[in-house]
Amino acid sequence: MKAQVTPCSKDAYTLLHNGARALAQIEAAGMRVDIPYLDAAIKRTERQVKRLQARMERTDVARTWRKAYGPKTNFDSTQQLGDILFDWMGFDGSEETAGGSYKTDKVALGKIDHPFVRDMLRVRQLGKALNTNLRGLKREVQDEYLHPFFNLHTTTTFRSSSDHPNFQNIPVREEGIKQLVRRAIIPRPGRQLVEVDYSGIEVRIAACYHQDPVMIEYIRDETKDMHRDMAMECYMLAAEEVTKPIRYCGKNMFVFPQFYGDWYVDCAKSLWNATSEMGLVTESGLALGEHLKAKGIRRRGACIPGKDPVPGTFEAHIQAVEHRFWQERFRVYDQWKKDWFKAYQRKGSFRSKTGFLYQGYLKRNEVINYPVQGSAFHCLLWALSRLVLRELRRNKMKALVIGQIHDSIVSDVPEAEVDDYLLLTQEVMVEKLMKAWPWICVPLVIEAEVAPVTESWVAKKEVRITLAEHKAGWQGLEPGTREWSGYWILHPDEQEQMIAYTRARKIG
DNA sequence: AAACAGTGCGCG
DNA sequence: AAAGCGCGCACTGTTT
Repeated sequence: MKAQVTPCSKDAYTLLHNGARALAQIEAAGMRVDIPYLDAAIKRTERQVKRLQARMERTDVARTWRKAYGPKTNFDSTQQLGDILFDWMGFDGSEETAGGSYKTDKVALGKIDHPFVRDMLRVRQLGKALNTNLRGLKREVQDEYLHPFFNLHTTTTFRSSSDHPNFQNIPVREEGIKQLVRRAIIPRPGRQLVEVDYSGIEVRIAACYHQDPVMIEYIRDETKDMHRDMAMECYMLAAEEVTKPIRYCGKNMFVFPQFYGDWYVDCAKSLWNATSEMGLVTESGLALGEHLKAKGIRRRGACIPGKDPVPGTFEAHIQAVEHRFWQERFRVYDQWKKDWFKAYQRKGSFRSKTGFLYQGYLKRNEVINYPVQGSAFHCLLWALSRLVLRELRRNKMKALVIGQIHDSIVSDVPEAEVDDYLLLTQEVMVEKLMKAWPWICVPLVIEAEVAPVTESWVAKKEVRITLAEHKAGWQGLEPGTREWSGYWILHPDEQEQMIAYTRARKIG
């Protein structure tokens, strides 16, 4: 059964009411689409897919497939694919889906070394971009503008959702696919696309619930790095040996899964898998597999639920890392999870910091995660509403908010307004929100990206919203002259100049 | 023809 | 004792 969530306080009601008003304005504004580019991209991708499919056709897998299925042959059928690969051709297919079929997802196919399978994965990736993203844009665009819906009434956690098309799952992680799709989203003439996001908002909001002092210190002290620290532990590395991809794995294959309620068996699998799949190499150039061998770990371990891991395996190591993570490092967080779930079991409901009542039959992990996910989004919703309904209008600005992605705000801003707009986001998303909601007991931080004038969403580059003294010191100006706050904007070229300046001063 | 479950995959 | 949270969308294959 699904959880029932109701705004049960006046504040919660007002938040949703104003949120709906703001999102309606955002939907009405819409975002501009580069139609000529979109048409060309669709044609180009169609050709690419066809070429790959023709190449797949010339392999033994395709021939076997056609022999087995005749005219019913369909390369998009996962059922047929599993049958051909694992029953007909004898590839090793140990993994099963929930429904008891062969698993044929990216991870399962990644273990099969065959040209047909490699091409199929590429066709899937391109096909997703083509059929879902590019054709989705094409289908929904009206007179050069796209108006995705943003809903507040569809989710169990009281986050938002987006559809027709979904603006919240446009590719960004794979560079090529990101370029292909995001290139189609452009600003109005003479304007710039701006995206401002909360950094680590769920971690920060979770801290407001559990108040673990170790976590709060990680958040407050900017020189500390939790994801790097956990990557060090998982892969038994010194801090200097942690590369960006290794840190990425620590973050996305251990820390976040652990926060969401995952356990060491699955963490061990993905962390171990990543060493070869991603070709992880330490900062001094040693393959991670070799490094672990030198540390005495040669095997992954069986990773079978219910079976204790064999000592000396990677699985046993990650089990120990998990134990330290919750029993030593984040003891208070661990205790909060237990207490919070117990209280839910007693009452059958719980109330979020933002005034929403969650009730119904919930699993432990849902009880832990819902309030955090919901309240984190509500921070964005509050700031978004304030910005759209009040601040932009009050300051007679022409900047338009055009979308929202859970923890980020996307806008289409006239060139002349960009700096003021960015200062305003700092003011609203950080200063005003923290004043409005005193339960936020850790600092909030935002990060901003700006694309050059009239250039598309792919061209966005990070800008820094920095304390005025920093820039004033660099430019030899008096700080505190700006209208909004003690902040100033550093664009990419200025960042380089400032770094050069600081370096020159240090040498001098 | 429409509805539904299952699978896979894009995002936070 | 259980064992990753939340979405939307495309597609296959079955049921209504």
